[in-house]
Amino acid sequence: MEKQILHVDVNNAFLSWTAVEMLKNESKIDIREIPAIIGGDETKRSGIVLAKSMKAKECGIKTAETIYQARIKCPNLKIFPSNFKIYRKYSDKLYQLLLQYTDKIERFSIDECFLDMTQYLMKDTLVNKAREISKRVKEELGFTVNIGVANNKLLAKMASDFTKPNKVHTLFQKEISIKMWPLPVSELFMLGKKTVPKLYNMQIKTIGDLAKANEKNLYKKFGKHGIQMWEYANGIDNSEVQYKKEKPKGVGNSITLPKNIKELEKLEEILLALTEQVTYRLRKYDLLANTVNVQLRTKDFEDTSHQGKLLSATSSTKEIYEKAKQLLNQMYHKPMEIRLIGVRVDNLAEKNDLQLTLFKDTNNKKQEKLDKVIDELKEKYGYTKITRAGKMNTDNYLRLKDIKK
DNA sequence: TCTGGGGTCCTAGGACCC
DNA sequence: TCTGGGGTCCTAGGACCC
Repeated sequence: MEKQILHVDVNNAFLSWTAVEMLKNESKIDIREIPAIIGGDETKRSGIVLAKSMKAKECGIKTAETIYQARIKCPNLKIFPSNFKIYRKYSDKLYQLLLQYTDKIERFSIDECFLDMTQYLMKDTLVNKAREISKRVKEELGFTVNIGVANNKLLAKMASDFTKPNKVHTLFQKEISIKMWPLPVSELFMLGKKTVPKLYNMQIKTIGDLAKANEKNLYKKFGKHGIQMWEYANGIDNSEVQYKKEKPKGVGNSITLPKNIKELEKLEEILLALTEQVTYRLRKYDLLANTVNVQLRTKDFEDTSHQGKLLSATSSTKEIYEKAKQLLNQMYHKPMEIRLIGVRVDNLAEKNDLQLTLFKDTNNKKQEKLDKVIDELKEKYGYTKITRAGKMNTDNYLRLKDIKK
């Protein structure tokens, strides 16, 4: 049976949500109507554009470029900070509204959902449902969405990306050649800035060119990815809407440092704070990690990472930090100047599946209790306030709080 | 005061085993 | 005197997404 899929995409999500929140708080201006962006913090060296208004877009401002660049393009640009708590709130409101149409919803990101609407078999009904959702979101929540209507996820996603804002677009099989094939190949989902120039060299410039290209040649040149891009260009995608809550496959935490750091000891302190966050989240999921990965970025934007397996799956801050520290020490050599440091855990296992629990010694149990107590304190007083004493003095502690804010 | 932070998936190459 | 080859596991790095 043919699937009926909607892809709901919030227009300029972070900026729209900020606008709605500001209006709720008696703001006189709607930042969607002026050249405005949501940006990172330049003083913390994370000054990139996270979202832009239509007027900012008209100036040529692009998402993920530097605020510095954006300001050159648009001198009267207004810049607002990001606030993920607010984004989460509006994302949840949207989800609750969508649940009234189907419970088969995949939250693809904070501002995008796929809906499996296969119960509405008539195409007209499906499009009408999309229009109804669009109208209700605008009226009841105060922001607009684009909705793509199609028979698979890929085409629904491509459709929602057509003209914006506040639009419903269909992309059924018959429409592919007219609506999708004339687009530049860079518009195709999963084709990024490394692949597109290679396709250009092969005279593949539109999605249509790619659709008609030789599949075997693409496989030779790009491997599996080549097959996938050919299928996508032809509108082929058999993936299901993943509406069941899936646990993460990895958990990470990284930070661009306000200043480059040379001293290993300081890096270790930051690594501990990052590890605290990662293991805390890991424990909330009731998951255990089997591998630990530490990432460094130098002042010249050279990235390196090291990973290693743990002796047994764990969520213990101490055990994971010791592994992370060991990896950091393997990678670090003088005279390194570090811009970013990160830690992540992978190869996660369900805590309940763990047979090794039986063999845990008392020391581990003690450690587990300590983690639990700290988690509870964090929940009570906010996580930045509680941190392991370790070898941190007050100064360092304050600085860490600062960084993480 | 130019370049975030959270993810997923894939690939190539080395180690090791039979 | 010769250097096969399949399979698995592991790691580093890269590409892509929002």
